[in-house]
Amino acid sequence: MATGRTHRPATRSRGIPEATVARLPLYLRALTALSERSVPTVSSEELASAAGVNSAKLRKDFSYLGSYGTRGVGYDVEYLVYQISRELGLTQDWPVVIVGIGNLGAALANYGGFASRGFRVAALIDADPAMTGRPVAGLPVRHTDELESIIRDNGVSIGVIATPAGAAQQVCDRLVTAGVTSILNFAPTVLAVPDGVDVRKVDLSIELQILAFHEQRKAGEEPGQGPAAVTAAAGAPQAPGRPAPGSRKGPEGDVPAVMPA
Amino acid sequence: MATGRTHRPATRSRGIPEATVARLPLYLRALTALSERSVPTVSSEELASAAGVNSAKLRKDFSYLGSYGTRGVGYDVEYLVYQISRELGLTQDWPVVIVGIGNLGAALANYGGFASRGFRVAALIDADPAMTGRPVAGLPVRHTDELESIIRDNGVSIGVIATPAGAAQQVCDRLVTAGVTSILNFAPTVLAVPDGVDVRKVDLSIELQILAFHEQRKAGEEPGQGPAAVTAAAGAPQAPGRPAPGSRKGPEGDVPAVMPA
DNA sequence: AAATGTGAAGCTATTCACAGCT
DNA sequence: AGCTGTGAATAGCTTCACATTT
Repeated sequence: MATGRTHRPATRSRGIPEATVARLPLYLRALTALSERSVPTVSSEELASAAGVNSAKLRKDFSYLGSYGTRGVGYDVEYLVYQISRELGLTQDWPVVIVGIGNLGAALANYGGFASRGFRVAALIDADPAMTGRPVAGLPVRHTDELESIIRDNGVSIGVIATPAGAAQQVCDRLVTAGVTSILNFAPTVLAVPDGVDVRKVDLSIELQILAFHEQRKAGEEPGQGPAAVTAAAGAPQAPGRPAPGSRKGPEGDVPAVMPA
Repeated sequence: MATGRTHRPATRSRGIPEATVARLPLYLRALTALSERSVPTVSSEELASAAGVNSAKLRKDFSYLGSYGTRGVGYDVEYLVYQISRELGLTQDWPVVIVGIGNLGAALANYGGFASRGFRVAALIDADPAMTGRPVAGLPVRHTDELESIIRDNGVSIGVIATPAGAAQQVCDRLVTAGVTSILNFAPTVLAVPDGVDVRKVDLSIELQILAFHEQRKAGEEPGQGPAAVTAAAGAPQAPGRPAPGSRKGPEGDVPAVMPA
């Protein structure tokens, strides 16, 4: 999750299930840590535990890549690092632009994990002329006017959108027109893109809401921490033209009998 | 997705599938926009399109909540906003702490979408004494020493971790011990938590790697933008004790015959 | 006429459990 | 003896298509 895909249905690309692809980076991170500690081989059990999945899933995942393990022994760490990197396309250099250099954009630009694995921040772009030229994370911010030329000159195919929601679709359109075919969207909007363009979104608010849902369930069972104050924002609106209560099939306490204050 | 769940298998909570829960915030956002434009009712087709899903899925999702629509008409916008908000637990007030006030933590603290929907930033916490007391997003940063008392005094059950990877597990342990049962993790680490604690993670690096995977596929088909330069970081390591090539079952070009420069 | 709600079908993903290799 | 790789079984999710309701 935080994750969620938008375009491109969960279909297999060359036989590797989407769910597996989404876990490969996790395995890669765990393997890289092992590699740094000079661990030569690892079993599916150990690696799975380091990646936070179960070992059957891991073995199944790896089986889509090929038979890269040794029965009775395990997997060669360095070898697997290379195979997964190659499969993910990380042996190539991916120039990336970040559009929208506010708090979040700046945080992303400064994020170290960017540079490490094949990704390179080619440019930071912002619409505010006051930002233009200001250095952020060692790069001068460039104005939106230059967006198209930056994309073309650097052969950028991945764009990161960290603008306010209102600007996101417009920025997206320009990125796509200029040749970007993969977009990572941090703005809380659904982006419309043509076929062949991938969008993934990262949305803080959605993640929190999902946590709140589960948190609410727990509150009923355990006598632990509840929410601090139950200050409902507004009472239930009366749906117009609705017949007598009882026709609604909601699983429990539909509309509170008394509006919360 | 950017998003991924960690603990808690994809099991249903009170009959609502996890996949549906993950989409409710999306519907809610679209509905809120309609509400602000004073649109009274909406069809599954219209709402689905605004939320970026198909209408059959939306109707199925809503069917788990109950029968909240009117055949021949559609859904009452205000009524649905209320029902989904209630289902997600957003009619309650959820105090949240953010731990790790670096670039990202500050960006999160400043993010408006936080306050809007039932979430309230109760405190910003950082381990650096130099940060203590400094105002960020209108709140004074507090020192990690106070973590436990802040959690308890405010009845916080949701924690956001935006620390460096190395500190994340330790912060997580302290949060959980103090009573936090839901964690949103921005650090690139797999967190170990006891049963009953939910973790969701947001990981820029993973999202980019998933995009790179699909991008790599496209490069083969269309003659569009390829990656700028193919500078492989390292050649394929030689797995020790491996027999002659041909035994490996990797689907294609296993190990490059010549190491890339 | 229009649009919901939902069984049934189809598809994807996970888990089991064990044959097969080292 | 140990551990991988994988068919088979199970669970979960999406899509279809249409009866049902307004």
